Amino acid sequence: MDRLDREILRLLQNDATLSVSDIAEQIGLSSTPCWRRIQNLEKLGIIKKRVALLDAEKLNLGMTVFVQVKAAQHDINWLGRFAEYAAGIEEIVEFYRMSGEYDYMLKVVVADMKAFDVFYKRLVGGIELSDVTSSFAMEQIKYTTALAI
Amino acid sequence: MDRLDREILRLLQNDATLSVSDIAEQIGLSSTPCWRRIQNLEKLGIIKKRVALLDAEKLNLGMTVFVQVKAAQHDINWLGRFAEYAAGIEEIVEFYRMSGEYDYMLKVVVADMKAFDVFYKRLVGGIELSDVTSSFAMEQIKYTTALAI
DNA sequence: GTTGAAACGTATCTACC
DNA sequence: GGTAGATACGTTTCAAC
Repeated sequence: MDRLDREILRLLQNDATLSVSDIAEQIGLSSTPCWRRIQNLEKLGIIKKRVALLDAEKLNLGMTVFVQVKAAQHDINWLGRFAEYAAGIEEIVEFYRMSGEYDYMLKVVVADMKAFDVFYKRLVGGIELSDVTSSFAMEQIKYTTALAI
Repeated sequence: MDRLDREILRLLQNDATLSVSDIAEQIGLSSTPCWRRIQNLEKLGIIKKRVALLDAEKLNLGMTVFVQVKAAQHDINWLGRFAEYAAGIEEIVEFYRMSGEYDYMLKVVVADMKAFDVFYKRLVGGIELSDVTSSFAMEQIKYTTALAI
């Protein structure tokens, strides 16, 4: 993981459609060694996947909600069931175990308040939670998948 | 935006390396119309971009923090300056204006607590904030960029 | 207007230095 | 890390339905 690898990652996490020769040119290398570096970064799992990012607004998924929950039981089995349950719910796009007052933070993307209500009922109906609080995003000011490397 | 378009989006937001003919085959279409649909989805901005997703852990960026802040002033200029300021800080990967007690929610990705402290000082030093509270993620249980279409 | 097929140019990947 | 070449792919054009 030298400087050139980092430059490759920086380019690819902003635009995965760049051709190997484009990248090679930008970092000052010929195609093949550049291609080999990219292959290696993929083999190491540093590049996890390449995905298309969609416009949530245009797909009528303009509502983002942060849902904080407290565990009903503080045992590992409960977490396992919750994790498995959440993995299957497409509206939950991010899910973290947290320190502090609330045990879990979910980021949920839905169409509108009505859709959120459907999701909410499904969430609380599917697993026992002791406390749930929802914070609604009114505006997305920044969203990036690019890490500071 | 019919069923086939949605299927294309569903495939591409999970794997943007799929070739047009792969996608065409999976949705039961020939290459050319499939290619045209993809072009159109890009032209409409529904497909915003294609990016590489990196492994944060492997890049030593294992710490995710949700930072909630209250505005120092509730005027549009202050928000504009804050938005511009945050856009330039790579550690801030998501940024929302919120309803509720706190006005803004930031998602911050850093290496460790020391790096977070550096970020924190930069944040509070760069712009006037009236209240800041940080919640630390101990474990990422789910993360996806794929929307529920 | 929508599809399939064929042709061209370019990117990817292998073999070798 | 670099060079040359085979292969596969995306892209465009054209003809058929």
